Amino acid sequence: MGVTKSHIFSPQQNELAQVAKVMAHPARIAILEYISKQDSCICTDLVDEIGLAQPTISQHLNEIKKIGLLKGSFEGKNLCYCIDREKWLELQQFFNSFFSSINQNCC
Amino acid sequence: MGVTKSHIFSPQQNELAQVAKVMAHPARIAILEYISKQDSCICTDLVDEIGLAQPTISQHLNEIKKIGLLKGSFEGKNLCYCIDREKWLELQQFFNSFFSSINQNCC
DNA sequence: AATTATCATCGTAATATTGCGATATATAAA
DNA sequence: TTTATATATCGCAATATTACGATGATAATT
Repeated sequence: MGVTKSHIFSPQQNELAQVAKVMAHPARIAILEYISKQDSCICTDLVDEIGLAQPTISQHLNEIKKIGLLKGSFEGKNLCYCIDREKWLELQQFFNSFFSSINQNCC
Repeated sequence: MGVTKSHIFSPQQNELAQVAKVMAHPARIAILEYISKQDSCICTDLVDEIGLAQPTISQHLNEIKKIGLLKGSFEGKNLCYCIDREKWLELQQFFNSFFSSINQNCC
């Protein structure tokens, strides 16, 4: 026990949950907000901006990267992380259509 | 360590993360979808529908309740859980305005 | 009052997440 | 090639989440 039973849910349900999980931490919300307001971004800015240790920021960035929300170069010095706008808009629609599917007749 | 440092983030960032956390499990997505498509709902339906044990469903419902997404009677037999449409629409807007705040000039 | 049905809570085991120090890696500069 | 800077990864400790059996509580039924 203790492990999510993903196999009993639909791919759509699992995917929405996975995206929500990435957004389920204020640091990652803050990171996304900060990057989306910049033309580009390097990790050191984030460490100063957010106030968490560099390895922690790096891990959070990796979680965001996993769902395809970041693009750019990821090696060496002065990395450039950017929001993948296509994916961003896709997720916006994903959430919106989920919230739009409510029954008007609910008590 | 191991605990989220909520105090270094804004109330808005924490609230969005908290709501996302509720959506960060496929069972809760499935529960929300199911309830929102019904006129009303009792927990036993959900146990059959979702395929998790009754205490587990009860716990998930409680997480959803915490952020105010459910209304109805919560005691005794044949409970009636319903989506709080006002809160639902509020959250839809919350997510939408988050996703709308991206910089068009990002690389 | 006893029974049944429905949902909540408790306790616990398994697993996941969060955070960071230490260290590794990679690039640029000297 | 050494040094400095920036980011990634490892390893670990603390905490949170997930799931469920056992049990408790509530309300309708018999």
